[in-house]
Amino acid sequence: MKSIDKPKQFAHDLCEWYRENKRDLPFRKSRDPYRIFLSELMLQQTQISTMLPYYERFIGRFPDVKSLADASLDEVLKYWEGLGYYSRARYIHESAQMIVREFDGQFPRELKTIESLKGVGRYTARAIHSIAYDEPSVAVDGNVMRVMSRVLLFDGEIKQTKNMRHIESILDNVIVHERPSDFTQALMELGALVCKKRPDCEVCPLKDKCFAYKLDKQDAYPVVSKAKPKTEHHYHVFVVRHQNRYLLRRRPSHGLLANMHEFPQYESSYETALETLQNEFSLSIAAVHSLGTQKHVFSHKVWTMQAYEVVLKRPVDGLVNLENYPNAMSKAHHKIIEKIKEKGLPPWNH
DNA sequence: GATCCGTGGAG
DNA sequence: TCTCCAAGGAT
Repeated sequence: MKSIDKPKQFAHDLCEWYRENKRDLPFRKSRDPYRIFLSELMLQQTQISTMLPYYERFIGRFPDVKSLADASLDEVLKYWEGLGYYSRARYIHESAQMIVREFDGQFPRELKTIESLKGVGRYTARAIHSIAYDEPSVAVDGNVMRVMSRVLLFDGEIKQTKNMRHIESILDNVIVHERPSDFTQALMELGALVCKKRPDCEVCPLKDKCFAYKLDKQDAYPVVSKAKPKTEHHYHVFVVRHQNRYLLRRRPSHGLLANMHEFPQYESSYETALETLQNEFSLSIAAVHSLGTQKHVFSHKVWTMQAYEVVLKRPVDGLVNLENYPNAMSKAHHKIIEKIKEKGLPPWNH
């Protein structure tokens, strides 16, 4: 592994490139720590292009800590619907309430206090600390690890905590030569725009300092461990309806898709599943029709869902309209709704 | 430290 | 179609 010869030069070249090439992004318009916080939570394991429309809508409805703290979790989740990793929505909601309750609505300024917020780990705390307050805290994410593993020919697996700490400690002596807010964003912006999986080395401001470029070994870096195979799950999903109203339930508050709403589904055999459904909701079933099969892939598992329309003889409590449904549902079950529309079930039976 | 936790896009 | 990945954190 190599080292950075001239830290001051390195920081300067990097940040000059950033100032000239940075994208005009909505969360770069202000230094409001709340907005930086929200953008960082939304950007965890998420690309900017995916997150942008969510950010704009979210800020429109929850422009400050107080408005977010006062909202219901279900409404916050609705604004997060489709973005994934839904525990993040719960965390920002909890954090907003914590800030109102414990810090008089004032976003914390000390690094340790920022990291005590829900959903905020070492990276996010340091990103907020440097970007919003211009404090020299190095924030190491996947971009930074990709860039630095190439620059330094670093052979460690970039997702390992000890390796991220190592890169962080190296950059501690570099960030002090620049405006920390620029430095943190510059490293990530370079990773996003130039030092990508397939890097555009010819336009890189660090190419004369990058050992991977000098030795033409960009493709060997970063070192990443192979992903483990996804587990497969088979569900029977029941689209229970009476006329144009449907039966939905809320998922548990922990685990996969926590607090999201869904059609009842069971991993057991069809017969057992239907019986469980009937008992759980005290249903009087008039007819059952197949709606076909739908697949959905998560980061770590695959669902195969066999969907059925279950027509009730008489309504039960809690049936809802699917149009303008106010609670959040997963992408998997939005695919079920699409099947309902395709089949022309009410209220789409024209 | 290993595992769990979503989704959409690139190649 | 399939694999990999994209500004990680909690448990």
